[in-house]
Amino acid sequence: MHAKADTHELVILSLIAEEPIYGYALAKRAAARSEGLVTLTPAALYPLLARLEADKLVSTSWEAVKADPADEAAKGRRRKWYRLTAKGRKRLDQRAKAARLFAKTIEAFLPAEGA
Amino acid sequence: MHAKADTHELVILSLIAEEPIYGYALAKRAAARSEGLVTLTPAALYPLLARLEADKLVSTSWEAVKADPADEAAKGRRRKWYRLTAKGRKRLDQRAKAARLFAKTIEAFLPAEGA
DNA sequence: ACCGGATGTATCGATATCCGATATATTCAC
DNA sequence: GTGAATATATCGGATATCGATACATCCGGT
Repeated sequence: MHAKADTHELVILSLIAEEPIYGYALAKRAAARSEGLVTLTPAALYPLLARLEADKLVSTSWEAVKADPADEAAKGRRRKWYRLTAKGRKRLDQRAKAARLFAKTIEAFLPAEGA
Repeated sequence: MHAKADTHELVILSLIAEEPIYGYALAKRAAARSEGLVTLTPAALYPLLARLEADKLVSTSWEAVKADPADEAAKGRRRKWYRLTAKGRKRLDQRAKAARLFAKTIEAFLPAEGA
């Protein structure tokens, strides 16, 4: 279909656009924002983030949660932070536009509200 | 994802709900109604229709386009007509509700219109 | 009479997406 | 100290969808 929803990519790019964020927090925020409707499981989330990074739509950096932040080789829990690139911004604008058009298109097929 | 778009099923059920229709006409109407955005290729359309029929969401009957309508074994071009069943009606109502919720959910992630 | 385009249904193989399950390790709360 | 939450990540499988193809018929123009 032309009118693809591509929800996950849109949601992820949107949240990263608001502020830098790491994967786990992103999944939680997506669920909260959508009242549980958007569920980003690890299997959906991490491959998608990897693809976004490979496509240079986001840039990343590691942060140590507890250990010496200067020592990237340190043990301890780490977070991978994601930021939107200029290219990612363009993609987000595209996806947002497509999503709005998609919603409008679907409406054309739905019976009148409450009918 | 929970919030699946399931566009094709929604579109197909909606059009069949309006009036009985056959596959080819359905694809054309979907394209026209959506200004070309919803493209039901044969590979997407016929397997989906077969599934809807197997699930008893639609009922079907063959019609001869030109030859003796009483002779189903006749040669000549044939059309397979689809009608919505009561079960299909319920599914459509579900899908319509889900689609509206989906659109609303997506909006929660989009930046303000025109921003 | 012929030919090309539209009508009409259908399948096959390839690809992309997504989820359930699983894996590993750390940190926090009780 | 023990279980829940935090945090990243992969594997295998199921499903959806498309591009291409196939086959046959009907219609319009020349």
